[in-house]
Amino acid sequence: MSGEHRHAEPDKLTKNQALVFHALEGSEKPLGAYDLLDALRGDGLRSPLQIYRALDKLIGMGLVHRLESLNAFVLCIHCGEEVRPDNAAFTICTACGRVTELNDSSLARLLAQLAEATGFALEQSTVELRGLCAACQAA
Amino acid sequence: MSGEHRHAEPDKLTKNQALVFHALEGSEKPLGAYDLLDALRGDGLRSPLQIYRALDKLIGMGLVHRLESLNAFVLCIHCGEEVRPDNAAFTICTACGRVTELNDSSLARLLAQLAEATGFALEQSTVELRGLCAACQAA
DNA sequence: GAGACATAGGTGATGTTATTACATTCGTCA
DNA sequence: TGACGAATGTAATAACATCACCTATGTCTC
Repeated sequence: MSGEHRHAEPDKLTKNQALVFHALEGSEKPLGAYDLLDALRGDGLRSPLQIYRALDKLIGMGLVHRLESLNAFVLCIHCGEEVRPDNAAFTICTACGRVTELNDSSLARLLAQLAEATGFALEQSTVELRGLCAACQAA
Repeated sequence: MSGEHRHAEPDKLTKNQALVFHALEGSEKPLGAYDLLDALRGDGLRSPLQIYRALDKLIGMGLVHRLESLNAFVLCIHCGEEVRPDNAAFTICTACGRVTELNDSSLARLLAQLAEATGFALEQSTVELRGLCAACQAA
């Protein structure tokens, strides 16, 4: 798989990118593109495309992850760091909706190995685990 | 994570389920719900809901998998077997669109372990690997 | 067979997510 | 200043998915 994301600080974001970034930052749960749009109408954003463009850039910088199974987006937990790993996996609680990012190097290795075994050139992986978080099992 | 899918033979499918099943069977690549609808209009299917309902059942039986990152569907490679594993992972070639199902028990174990380590009760996992298949790397 | 129940199907409308096309503005650098 | 690439603004539309409501079919029991 490819390397890590380097040196794309939250500083030098454009206006729209910063708006989307901070909206995600303020949310416990993943947000959909249209959730973000609704949240940012007061800041002058009017069209889905504005959101999607900002998200694309943020994802490209490794600051945001897309959750394929939710069609939603979360901040990378490493977004304040210089170098961000690109091997994220996620747990998604089907009860409370909270998402946790895991970065496990043995998982990354195993996926790389599985791909290699079939001659597949791995570029990107999506790992999303559904179930109940500890808190929701207790409840 | 949960067990396997048992004894849901392609025999006892309803008419719509069988139509969708055979349409997927005849396709090299994953098909979207609306692809299926277009393919099956000649057989009397007219609405997306008919497709989605059939897909839901087929997925429930373990005969079909949904690819979250493509919003598309493929047959399970074990669909002719008595017992189907529920630990599928997929490679998705970004060049030719072909999808390959992998069933690796060490991956399943590792995911279970990762989940357990954080107290997460794993119910279902989505693993989708993007890159180039062997054929497309050669080309 | 009649009644009750569960599962499946048919249809139209609607909701949600994502992209296309095209024009404009901004930032940087020669 | 002028040129270029990146970012933005806007409307329209495409692609994916579900809701609400009603009808049909199969099965089990009496």
